[in-house]
This record gives sequence, C-alpha cells and structure tokens, in this order.
Amino acid sequence: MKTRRSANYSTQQGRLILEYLVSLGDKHVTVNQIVQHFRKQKILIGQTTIYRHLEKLYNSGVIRRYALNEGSACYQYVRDNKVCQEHFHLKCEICGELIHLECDLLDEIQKHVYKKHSFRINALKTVFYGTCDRCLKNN
Amino acid sequence: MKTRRSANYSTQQGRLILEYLVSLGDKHVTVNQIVQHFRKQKILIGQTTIYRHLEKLYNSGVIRRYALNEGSACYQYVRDNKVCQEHFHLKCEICGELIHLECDLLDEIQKHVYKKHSFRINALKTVFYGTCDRCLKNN
DNA sequence: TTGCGTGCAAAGGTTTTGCATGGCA
DNA sequence: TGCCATGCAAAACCTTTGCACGCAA
Repeated sequence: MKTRRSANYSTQQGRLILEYLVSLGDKHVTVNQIVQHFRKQKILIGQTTIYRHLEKLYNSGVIRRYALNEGSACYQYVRDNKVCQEHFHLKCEICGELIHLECDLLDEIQKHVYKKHSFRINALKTVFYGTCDRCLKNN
Repeated sequence: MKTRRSANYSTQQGRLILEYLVSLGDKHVTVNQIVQHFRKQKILIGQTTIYRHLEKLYNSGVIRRYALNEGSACYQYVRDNKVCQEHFHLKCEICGELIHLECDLLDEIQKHVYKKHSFRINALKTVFYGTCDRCLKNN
C-alpha cells in the first residue's frame, strides 16, 4: 500500500516562499503581494507556483488562510503551532485595516461558548467587523 | 444641500429578490443560486441586478453576507431587524448550520473591545466560525 | 419629465488548469 | 531515469463597470 501523492521535493522556489512567509512574522500577505515581493528582488517565481506552494503549506497546517470579505485571500505563517490559535482579528469596515487582538477576554469567550453553548470557536477564521479608532474619530 | 443618492424605487425585481431571500428563512444562498432560482421560474432578472440589490440590502442590514473560504459570497436574510442586532452568530464550518447566540457575554465583549481596544464591533456583520455540537460528536 | 433601475456585454481581478520543459532524487 | 515541479498562457470564476433603454415617482 503506497502512501501515495506528493513526493514533496525540496526546491529553491519552495524554500524561498516559505522563507519569505516566515520573515513576515505575524503579518498577512496576499498572493499578489508575494508576487510583487519576488519581482522586486528580481527573483522569478511564477504565480502558479506560488499558489501551489501556498496550497500545500495550508493543507499541512504550516500557514493559515483568511478569507477577507472582499477581494483575495490572505496567508500567514504559523509561528508556533499553539500561540496563534488564541487571537482574533478585527477588521475595520471603513478603512479595511486588519488588527490583531491579543486579549485574555477572548480565551474566556471561547471557553464560555464551548461550555455553555457546545460550540468550538475557530479563532483563526473568525473576524470581528466594526469600526476602528481612527475611523471613529474621523466620522 | 441634497441628501443625494438612491431614491430606492420599489421595483418588481427588488421585491422578488427580497421575497425569495425571506422565503429561505435561515438558509443562505450564493448569487449563482439566486440566478438559477429565477431562471427556473422563467423570471428574467439579470445577475447585475441581483448583485446591486444584494449590495443595497447588505448595506442597510437587511441581509447578512458571509465570505466562504472558497468561491463566492453567501447571503442570508435577517429575520428580525431588531433582535439580530443584539446577538452574534455562530456558523459551523462542517455542516453549515447557523446558530443564533443569545448571551449576555456579547455585551461584555462589545464594551470591553470598545473601551480597551477602541474598536466598535458590528455584531450584525460578525460571525464566529467553528464546529457545532453535533459535528463535534460525529468526529 | 427626471433620473434611478435594468440588462447586456465587456472589463477586472483572482484562482485554476493544460502542457511542454526543467530539475530533484 | 522517472516523476514531480515549474512557467507560461489560457481558461474558469466571481464581481464590477459602461451604456442605452425602461420604468417608477
């Protein structure tokens, strides 16, 4: 019985892409931003290749994927398989800014909703929509 | 000084679209499903028109929009214009069920995030993703 | 009569697929 | 040497825009 599929060769493109994602730390990038990044560096990596590597990395849990309400998906390296499970994101509906929310209250929310409502929240995929500080002031 | 934009005429297309969304209750649909629905009924409504109505309904809070991880957006009617302002929604990533979460915790969350993080959460547009009771047990 | 609403076609943007070639094991 | 990986181009999707005509107010 073969384990089948995906020998997963180590290639320069694959290494560079992962390296770049790691270097970004907590930041999210879109496919297009990755393309631009390598274009600036004069490193040629086809966008198809980028899509395919992101797909693999995503499936194996190395990176996370967010579906923003408009436009394209965002990817982010998983620094430490545990840490990032525990924060949410706020997205401003006006300026579009994405804010990382590190806060103990959210732990409580997750526990509460699990215990009282039998629902296990996936913090990675959950995004709070609303209005950010700056936009509140400007209105 | 004009209030400008959008007289919001009442048109047959607009009525039919809203009526259809209402008839679906809690269920959500994609734009494509709406197009198909009217096509089957031999009712001609251009997809552009559907997009424009959904946009308006979404902006005025009459319907909710979800960004699914793959593919296109989903829309759902907000059953009761007041009630749903005051609670969050949980959406199961596995079976797709949408759960209305009535819980005092919500108030706390909103207040906390506003006071400590200067962000005003829009409960209407915020959806918690995760796994529901039933699907937890089945796995 | 005014100007928003509608449909069609085309454009825009993101992601996927087909195929010949290149490169890792 | 056998296959997977890569790049390019094209296709496939989803959504938005431009424009002429229709229709509600």
